Amino acid sequence: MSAESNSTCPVCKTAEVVCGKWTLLLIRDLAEGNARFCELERSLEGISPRTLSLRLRALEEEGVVERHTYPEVPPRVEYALTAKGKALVPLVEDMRRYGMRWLLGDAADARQPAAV
Amino acid sequence: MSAESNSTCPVCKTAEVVCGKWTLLLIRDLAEGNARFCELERSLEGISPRTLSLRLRALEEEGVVERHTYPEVPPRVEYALTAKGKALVPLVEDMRRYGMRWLLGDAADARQPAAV
DNA sequence: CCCAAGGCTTCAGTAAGTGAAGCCATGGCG
DNA sequence: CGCCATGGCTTCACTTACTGAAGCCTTGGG
Repeated sequence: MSAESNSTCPVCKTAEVVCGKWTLLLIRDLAEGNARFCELERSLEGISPRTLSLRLRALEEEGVVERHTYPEVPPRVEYALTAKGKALVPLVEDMRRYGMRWLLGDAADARQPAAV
Repeated sequence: MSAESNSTCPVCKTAEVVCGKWTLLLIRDLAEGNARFCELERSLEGISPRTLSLRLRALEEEGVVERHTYPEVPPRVEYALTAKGKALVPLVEDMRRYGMRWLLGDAADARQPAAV
C-alpha cells in the first residue's frame, strides 16, 4: 500500500478514509443513531465482529468516530460520529439517492436496452 | 460474501457497486476524460494492471462503464462512463469536497483539540 | 455454581489487491 | 530478415482485508 495514490488529491484522501467494504455503511448506521457494538453488528448484517472492531478502531484513529465507555455491568460502549464523521453523511445520502435510482430501474437503461 | 448485507437497501446497493478500493478513483478519472487503459494506469498511480482490468470488467458487467475497441495497431481500447456511471460523479464531487476540507485542516479539530 | 449480557479477541481460511514479469500482434528500423 | 516498441492485457507468488465460528472477561442473578 505504501503511498495510497496521490496523497495531495482530495478524492484520494477521502477514498483512503472510506476505503473499507463496510465503512460507509457503518457511517450511515451511526448517523441513524445506532451507537452500540451489538446494534451495529445487527444492523450491518454479515459483518464479522473482528472487522467491525477493526473499522471502528481505524475510524477512531482518524478522528471520524468517538468512543464512549460506560463502566456498567455488563460494560456499555457507545460510538458516535465526530464533526469529521458527520461531514461524510452527504456522501451516504448521495449513495442512497444513487442506489434508489438503481433499484427502481431508472438507471437500468444504461445496460442492454433489453428489446424495448 | 454471499448476500452483501441487505440488497433492498439503496446505500448497500451503491456500496456493492463502488466497493473496490480503486472504483471511485477510476470513476473520477473516467469523468475527467481519461479513457485508455494506460492513461488510467498512469493516473491511478499504484494500481496493478490486474486490478485495473478486473475493476473495469466488473464495472462493465454492472453497466457503469462502456468499452470500445478500435482495431488499430497496436490495438486501442477506450473506456467511458455510461449514464449509470455518470450518475456516480456527484459522489466523487462530495469526496473531493470532503477531502479538501480534510487536507485544509478544517475538519481536523475533530481530533484531539491539542491543548488549544 | 453457572449462565447470560456486551464487547470484544483469536484462529484458520477465503477474497481482493500487489509487483514483477510475460504474452500477443505488427509496423517500422537497421 | 531480426527484433524492438506499443498497448492491453494475463500469469504468478505474495500480502492484506474480511469471514465465521469459537472463546474470553466480568459480575449480578437464579
